[in-house]
Amino acid sequence: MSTTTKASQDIRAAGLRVTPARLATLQLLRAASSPMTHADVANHLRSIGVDKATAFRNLNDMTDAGLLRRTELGDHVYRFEKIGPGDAAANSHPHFLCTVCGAVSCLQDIRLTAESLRESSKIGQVAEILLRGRCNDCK
Amino acid sequence: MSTTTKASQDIRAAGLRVTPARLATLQLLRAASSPMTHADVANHLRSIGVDKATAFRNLNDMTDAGLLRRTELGDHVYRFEKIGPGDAAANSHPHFLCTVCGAVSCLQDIRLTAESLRESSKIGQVAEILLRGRCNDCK
DNA sequence: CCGCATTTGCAATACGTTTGCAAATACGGT
DNA sequence: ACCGTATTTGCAAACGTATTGCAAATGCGG
Repeated sequence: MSTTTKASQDIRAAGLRVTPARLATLQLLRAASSPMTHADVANHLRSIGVDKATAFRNLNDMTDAGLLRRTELGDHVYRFEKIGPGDAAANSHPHFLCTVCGAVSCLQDIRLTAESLRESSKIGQVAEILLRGRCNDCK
Repeated sequence: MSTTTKASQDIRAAGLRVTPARLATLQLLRAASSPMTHADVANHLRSIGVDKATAFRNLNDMTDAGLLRRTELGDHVYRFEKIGPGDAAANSHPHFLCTVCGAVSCLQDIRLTAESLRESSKIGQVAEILLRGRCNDCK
């Protein structure tokens, strides 16, 4: 089955109508290796005549529908990423944001030390971990 | 020495003029137990006739001068906190943001497992750690 | 107390995000 | 294949946070 057909089915299964803008959005993000900002997405979709408001609505709608995840990496812009086959809709993975160039990396295996986990559980239940710093390309 | 005198001296030593707005800002943040948003600060200072633009400028200026630290916790609002006596100006500590109520906690002892550190160093040098989740008051 | 550079208030602006509304469109039913 | 209707779109305007221009006010070294 083509990725387009798969995307169509997934959109429909999520309870949303299949429109060119949604199809393009989902395929774009499924092809991306790291989260994309709304500006990134809107920019790509402008070539097929999609308005930025529509891009925003679709990103948010598809997030609500469980097709995407919206991440906030502390630079005052929302980013969106596909929810991978293995991911539960609710479970995020850690991200690394380079505060110099803005590059975003998805991490899989980041964990806190047992002691830190205990310490942080006094505060609450950790759902998300974000690391910021300087990436290896910005030395 | 009073905290007011201390604050005055610190502001002057940082190369900034001592104004009522700056004095109030620094004392407010030094009395706070967790980072405050610009809106929080501006709100407190409005009672003494300080404009929000002035509040912003002072927060940023005092951050540049090394008196405060500006943190971004991923909710699209800047927060400011005092730089404690023990803190190096550059070194931040981890924060926990409750995504339900917005409460912010400062953490001291959070560390990554050795393996995670190794993994993240492939990406870059981690300068800041941010945890998000649900705090114990929002069960 | 003077003079001047810094700081302030106010209004206007920038930017990311959201919303109102009428026109366009997807799609289940026929 | 077509209709009817609820959903979705485009456009513009509104929103909230953060920033800036500029003239008036003020801190502070002399």
